[in-house]
Amino acid sequence: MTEQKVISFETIRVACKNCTLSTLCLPMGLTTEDVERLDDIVRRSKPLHRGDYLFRSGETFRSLYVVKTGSVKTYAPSEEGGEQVLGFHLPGEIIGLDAIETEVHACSARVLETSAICELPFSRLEQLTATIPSLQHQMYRLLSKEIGHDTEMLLLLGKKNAEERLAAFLISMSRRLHQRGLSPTDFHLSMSRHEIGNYLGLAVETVSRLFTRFHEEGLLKVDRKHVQLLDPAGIEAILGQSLADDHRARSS
Amino acid sequence: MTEQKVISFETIRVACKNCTLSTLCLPMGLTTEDVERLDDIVRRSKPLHRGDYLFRSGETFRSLYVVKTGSVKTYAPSEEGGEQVLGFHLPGEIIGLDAIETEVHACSARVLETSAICELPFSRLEQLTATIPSLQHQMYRLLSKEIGHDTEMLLLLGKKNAEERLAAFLISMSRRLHQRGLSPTDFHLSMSRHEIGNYLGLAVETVSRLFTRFHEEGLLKVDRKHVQLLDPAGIEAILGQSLADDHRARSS
DNA sequence: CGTACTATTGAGCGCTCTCAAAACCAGTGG
DNA sequence: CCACTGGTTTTGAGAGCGCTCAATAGTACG
Repeated sequence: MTEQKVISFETIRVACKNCTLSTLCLPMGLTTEDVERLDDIVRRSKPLHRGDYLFRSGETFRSLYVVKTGSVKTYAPSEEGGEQVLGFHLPGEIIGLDAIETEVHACSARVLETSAICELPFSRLEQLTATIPSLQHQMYRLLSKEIGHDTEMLLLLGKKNAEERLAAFLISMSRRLHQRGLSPTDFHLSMSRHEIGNYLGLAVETVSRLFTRFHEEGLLKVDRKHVQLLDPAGIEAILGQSLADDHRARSS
Repeated sequence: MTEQKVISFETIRVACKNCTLSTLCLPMGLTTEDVERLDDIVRRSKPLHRGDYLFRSGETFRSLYVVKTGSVKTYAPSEEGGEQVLGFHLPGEIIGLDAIETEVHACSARVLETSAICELPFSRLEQLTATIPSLQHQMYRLLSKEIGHDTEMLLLLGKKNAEERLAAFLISMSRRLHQRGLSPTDFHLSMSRHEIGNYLGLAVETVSRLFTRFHEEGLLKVDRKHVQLLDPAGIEAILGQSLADDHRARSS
């Protein structure tokens, strides 16, 4: 409170040696001291590999997780091995927010490819946010953002047809990868067709057929898990058909 | 911080003259002083009537709203008058959490019947949570709970058929009303069939047909908007069906 | 090179939507 | 009292999207 030495965006990037913390502290005025305190509670583990769990359904909630590199899927397992994929999480995105309330993980999280993950013990994070108002604000924003994202998915599953769903999925991946400095038109899907279908509420076969159709229509090139968007505008146009433009969540 | 005079549940109920604040302070240890401070920022307006707006899509976000009595629907309007109903909000439930991040309301909220609503200016609430750790924790829980609820809806829209969706809707209404001390088996639906269908991703006709079928099967009695659940267990059983023998998409 | 897995492609069917019309309700005015 | 209006709800018949079942093709890895 005494020396409110606000540091710049670039300083933060440097202070947060990896991209982990940028999720939390990007748009704020944090003192260097604050950033250090935040950095202190972050646990960095060695890289995880495909199939490794961050946590499983039923386990006690202790930490939030931030994807540094790689990708993670969260899913709600049901008896008999059936499951509902809830989300795919890319670098910079945070996992576990839904378990704060009950203090028990309702879903499981496993990495889709070799990934670096940071762990944020929640109780310590909570202590920290109580003493750093701008960090508290950022936590509220993160939680709120998750709600906004879920809302979009509700709209997608409730109102859109198969074609629109896959288009939305591709555009979402494109934007999120672009945000992290990766190519928005040329990327690798770390999840299987099966998982995509499960996520979008579609059968595997439908997903496959749609990829083929998009390919035939010249919207994209697809080879196994490698995707190139040839006509991003055309894909976005598919979204606009049912619901015209949505001028929403536009966070740096 | 000096005198941490923890007050009891009952004291809170009294201190919060209405049910508004119970949402925020129920499960915590707040001092009487804290509760007063929280109470001070709550704005109580005169009752609103069917069709009145709490806020509209596009407006600047300033406050959260808590339903005291009555009911509210939130929806994402699209051009052409089409809309996607995002939720129905009953007494004790909080509205507006999705707008914290962008500071702009992406959805609109209007009351379904004569309702008493409390307004919580968010900036003042935020100041308060910064000085009351247990209140901060409760805010995190509320936000997290909303995410958990959305997750359930994703599962519903992604994997369940029409029958299961309406069953889930009825059970949800029943539970939430019961939580507030109302009858879990005999209640009034303040929303139209059209709004229910919109919410569940179904056509009006499908909703109507399902009500008729449930009625014929002796699961409930329905007269216009008045519903009596005759066999709540039977309705819940409908939910479990898909999970038990789920022949559909499985990813691994 | 064989096994297991994932992805693609095809054919038929079922759930739910769409279109259409009738029934019902509340309010209004002749 | 009754017709008229506008709204919601119910009921019916047909069509289409996406699922299911089934078979083939492609890929990873021993």
